[in-house]
Amino acid sequence: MMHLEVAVAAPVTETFTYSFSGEHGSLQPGIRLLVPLGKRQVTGYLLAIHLAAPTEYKIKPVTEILDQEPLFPASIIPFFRWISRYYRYPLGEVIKHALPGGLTSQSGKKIYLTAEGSNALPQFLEEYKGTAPTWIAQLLHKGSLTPAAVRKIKTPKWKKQLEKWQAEGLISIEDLISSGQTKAKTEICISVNTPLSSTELSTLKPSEKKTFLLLTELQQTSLADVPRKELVHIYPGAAKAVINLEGKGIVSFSTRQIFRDPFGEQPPHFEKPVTLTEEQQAVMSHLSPFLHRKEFATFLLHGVTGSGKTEVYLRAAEEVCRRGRAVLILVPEIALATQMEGHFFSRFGQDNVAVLHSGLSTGERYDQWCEIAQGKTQIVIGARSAIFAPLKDPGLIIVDEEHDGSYKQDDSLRYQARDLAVLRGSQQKCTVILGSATPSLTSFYHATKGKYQLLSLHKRVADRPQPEVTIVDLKKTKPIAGLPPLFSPLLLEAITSNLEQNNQSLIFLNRRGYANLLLCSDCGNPVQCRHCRVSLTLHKEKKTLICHHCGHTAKSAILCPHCRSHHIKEIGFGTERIEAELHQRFPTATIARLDRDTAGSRSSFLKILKAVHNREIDILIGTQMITKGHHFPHVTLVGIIWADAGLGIPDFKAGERTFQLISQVTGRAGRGEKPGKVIIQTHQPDHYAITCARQHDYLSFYHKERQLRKMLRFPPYSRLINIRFSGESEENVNQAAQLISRQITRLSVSSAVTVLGPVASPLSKLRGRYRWQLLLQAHRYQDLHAVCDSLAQAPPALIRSGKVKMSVDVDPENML
DNA sequence: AGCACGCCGACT
DNA sequence: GTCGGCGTGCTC
Ligand SMILES: [Zn+2]
Ligand SMILES: [Zn+2]
Repeated sequence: MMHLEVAVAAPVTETFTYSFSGEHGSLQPGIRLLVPLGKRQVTGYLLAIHLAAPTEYKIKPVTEILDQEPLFPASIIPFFRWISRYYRYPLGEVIKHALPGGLTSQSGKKIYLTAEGSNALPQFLEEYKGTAPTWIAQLLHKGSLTPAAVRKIKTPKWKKQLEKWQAEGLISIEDLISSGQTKAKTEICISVNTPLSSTELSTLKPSEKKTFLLLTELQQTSLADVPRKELVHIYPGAAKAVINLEGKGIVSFSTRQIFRDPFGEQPPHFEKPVTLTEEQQAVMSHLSPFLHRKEFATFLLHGVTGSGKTEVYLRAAEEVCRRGRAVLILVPEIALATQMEGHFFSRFGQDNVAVLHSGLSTGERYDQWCEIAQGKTQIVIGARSAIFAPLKDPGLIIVDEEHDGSYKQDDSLRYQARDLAVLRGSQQKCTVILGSATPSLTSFYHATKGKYQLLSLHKRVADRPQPEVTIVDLKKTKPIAGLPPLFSPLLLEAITSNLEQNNQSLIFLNRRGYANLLLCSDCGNPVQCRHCRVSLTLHKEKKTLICHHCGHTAKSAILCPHCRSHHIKEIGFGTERIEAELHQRFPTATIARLDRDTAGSRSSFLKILKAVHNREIDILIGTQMITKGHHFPHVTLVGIIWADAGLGIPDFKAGERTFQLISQVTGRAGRGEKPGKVIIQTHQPDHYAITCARQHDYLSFYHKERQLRKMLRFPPYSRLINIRFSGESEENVNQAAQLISRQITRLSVSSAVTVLGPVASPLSKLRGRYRWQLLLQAHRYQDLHAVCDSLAQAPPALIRSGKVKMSVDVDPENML
């Protein structure tokens, strides 16, 4: 008899112990189990196996073993435990988050209507007139209810009714467990075994002959086995013929995984450069000794855009692979589809690199995951969630663009993947490289304090000069109709001359839509989202008003919700308006826009990028989507419409984000042969985030920002936890926040923890829920955790009852 | 999260 | 009297 430590996918803090008396040779940490939890059956993750020992509580046996092979290695379990504690999230839920989706099995009930039931139920519905729940009609109509539909029946009244019907024999209820198993997506392929002579060919039936010839031709042109689907599509008669041919041993069937490429094209190939630059060599010689040891070390690779960071990653990965250890590369979500993947494919071969991206279907993702878990793939590239990749022994973890905001998950499990990369490195004794042209303040601070080792690449490859940057003060440009113009004369001139020279221009504005503020001219009220306290954004192309926070849409033929007036003023601007105005000013130019509206999917995104690459586009307008990791060799002009847009956000990271964004956009100019030019339009031409970005001067920015943070005691000079409250009643939410605030003030007798707030969140209503927050600040994070621990001990009734939801954001980055 | 238990008001 | 509302607490 064995005792198993199991983390269940439920919001419980502790792990549970279950007994197992079967053959335990097959048990390994990392497999899923089905276990009883109270009255239901839930998925659990096996963490440890012990010999049975007496316990104070009763122990239930495991219901079923769900996996033969572990989904994650035992070596990653301490990582999960740490995350659970630090981010204050139940361990089972942490693991559920880490694993690819579609794996959590659930117990469920399926309901069938019996013959008696189908006679009795119509009468029942009749009696209830329109007041009976819709699922009864559904049951009558389809004869059964799916587990998902059954789960939605919550009212005790109707649950009782179901039991009654079951007793009366009107329905039958079947218990079932949905395995949640996702399977690989495969297709059947056909290949010719041996070429046939013309005499052999003549013995075949006409359909077989035709199929055979077609198959041979297709196989020769594609140099691969031919999918049956494709064959049958061209010649429907082939369906039957291939079966005959297979019977005669002329062709054979095989299954292969469907590899969906959004373009039907291979990613670009990159040759390995023969020599490294001097700087790259220096970096490598510093790095190399660490890559060969099984030891934890973190490096901050500060390299300006175009200085060749990627080559350093590739060489480091080569060295680690040679020693048989695995490599994990994290990249920002939107950069995934492009460069990095191509570089690693070219160097290591496509079959040796697993890419975890959002374009994968559940099945494909699951396949990739299993290959990694079974040690078949030693190189993994992915976005934020790839930090959980089930590599047994990573020797190198790379975080590219480490400052990027997408590494922080902003809901449920609010982890920071870059921080977790460093943690995983320390737990699994490996090298961690954080790379960026504009490192996050915290990372650079750690580098100056010796916690990380700083590696620098200052020179651009091939000594390309930094682009020439001009700042335009929008306050001084001549207003049009009382408002500053969208385009300064300088920017317009630059675009014009760029068009004449047949060069590409990039126009950046980090806001989608046409107009982001709609005001009633008669009563002056803004048109707001029904569910959020924000203005709706007008999207003229889609003819809709969209809430950028909850996705709510409304018809754009609108009336003022207050006075029913038709006179609505379109204030503010986004990329769509920029595009419209540029169309007007440059009617002959080809203009494209790259933002979530035009490039929502991976394929549409790549399509636009490709058009820019092929020089089919003269002017590209975009949000921050254009900034991530794409080379635009023919872009010689970058225009930033409103550089200080982000500075107004009430958030200690506003300056840092603005500097990083402008620096990155600026870096898009002049990456090819021709020199680049950048024009920054702003209302705050003297702000250090803008002036430093203009000078390409990271260090000055760092020192300015560092001093500010020090004064205000913000990270890296303190640790923060943001406690968020939300609920349907503003009154309750406010009250809960006040209550908790007082509780904390009472608790922290020591002055270690400073309480800021509570205040209504800047986004004070979102998705129909009112929001308040409370910021805790301390020097040591242990003090913050101690406060949260004691809060968890005795939560107020408002929170226990679920009227107000309280969630803890450790190391918050977004204060909205 | 679910699910049961238990305690109160408002109906047969 | 009991039916059904919700507040409270537990799940190996
Ligand atoms: Zn009005
Ligand atoms: Zn909204």
